[in-house]
Amino acid sequence: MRQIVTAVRSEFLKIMQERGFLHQCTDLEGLDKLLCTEIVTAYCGVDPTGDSLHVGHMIPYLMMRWFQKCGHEPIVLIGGVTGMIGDPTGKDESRQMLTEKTIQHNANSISKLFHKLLLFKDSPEAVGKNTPLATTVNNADWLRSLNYIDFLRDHGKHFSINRMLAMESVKQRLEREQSLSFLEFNYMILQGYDFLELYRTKKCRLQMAGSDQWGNIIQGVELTRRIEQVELFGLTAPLLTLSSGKKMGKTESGAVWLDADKLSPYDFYQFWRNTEDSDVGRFLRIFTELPIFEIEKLEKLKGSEINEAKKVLAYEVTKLCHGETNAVRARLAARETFEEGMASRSLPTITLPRAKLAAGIPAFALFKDAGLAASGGEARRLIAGGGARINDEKVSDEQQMISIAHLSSDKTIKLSAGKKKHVLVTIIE
RNA sequence: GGAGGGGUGGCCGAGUGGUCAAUGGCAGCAGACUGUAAAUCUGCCCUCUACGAGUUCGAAGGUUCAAAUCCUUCCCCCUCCA
Repeated sequence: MRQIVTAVRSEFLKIMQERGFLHQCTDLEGLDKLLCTEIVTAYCGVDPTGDSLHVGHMIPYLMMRWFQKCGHEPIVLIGGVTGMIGDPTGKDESRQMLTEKTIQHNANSISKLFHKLLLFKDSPEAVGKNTPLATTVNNADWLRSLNYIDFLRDHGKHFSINRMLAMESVKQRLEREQSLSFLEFNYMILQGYDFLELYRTKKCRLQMAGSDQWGNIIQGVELTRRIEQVELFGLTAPLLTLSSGKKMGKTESGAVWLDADKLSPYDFYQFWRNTEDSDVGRFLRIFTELPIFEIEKLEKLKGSEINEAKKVLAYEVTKLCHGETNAVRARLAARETFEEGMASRSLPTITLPRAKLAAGIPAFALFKDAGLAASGGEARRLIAGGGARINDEKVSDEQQMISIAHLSSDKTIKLSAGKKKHVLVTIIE
């Protein structure tokens, strides 16, 4: 582990440094020199284990975004094979096996998100640009065809079991007496091989990832040094935690997804809007591209003024992930709801057939249907606890029938669970 | 293959025949206080046609008036031995 204190000269590393992206680097000076002298190719991998990414995944790709802006070439690696195996890092249980079909589906779905962050060869905006463009590769393309015996003979001798056993991810599993299969143990070997392969075929010299990937990155760096006598570089971003020590990226109801289908832009905006005071500056630096001097200005705000900084943060990140239109809409919905106390039309909305509402529906059932409670029981508890409101009136009886009479002048009913979660109910004929 | 230990609600972790829908902690939700913050305090935290009912303690059977707790078989994990 190397403390990062050196003054860097390359534009990219300067940005990384002042924005707080740097955690560890295999050789910061060496990398700095390389970045100053040539266009560098770097890769960052994801395993397609889910069909969407959450904010935690974003950080290395935000690094890649700056990397590209600085004139270097990013490669996104989809772990078609490694995703089937499962990275044991930070987990106690081995991953359930995913089918190839699921993996493929996830890979497609995820790569859409990358197009928002990076400029790819196949994106329409790339036409006429002469910056290096991003490409996507899938490690299934080379790992699949690997011959076991050949691989063992040519590469096996370069992997030290002693070292691998000492790696944090492995050590933890063993210490906690959780099983670690040979299959999972191979994860780092394959990831190491990926790096070698990308060096050979694309002259990729750098791998960026979250700090939990450090051990896996080292495998590739060392493998390539032994086989090709070339120095590759690894750069990791800090694992983001909240100042309170919690892992970031969770909302009340789960992960903060980047996909609008999984988490609406409004909820996404709200997630950032509710950032803890002590995290705002850090997050502005990492998740927005505002100039540093502007961020420094926002960081000086005190007390309730910090809310202004949070609004900027929420707006900027939402814009990056969901586009300007959605960001503006989310900001408006939030302002109308919280600052003007009205039922903003931009709130998440559910529709109900007129007939169903005309017949009347018990309050608790309506809250459940609106998605403000996971079960009828939860809705009842919400009401019993005094946290449920209809058109800003507290609901006191869970059985209270809600009907057409509750429609406000603009033909909606506003349901609230707590102070922050609101849903509009509208009628379809 | 042999010996021993273990699988409990999202996680950690008590419980070893009834008083167990199962102590406690964390996470989560709501209320109060605030600034849509944090900290703190309070309540909630399996499901449901809900003062009642149903289904839970790896799986399936069995003993018993009664089992998460006892027995049998099976599955999985850990440690040591071969």
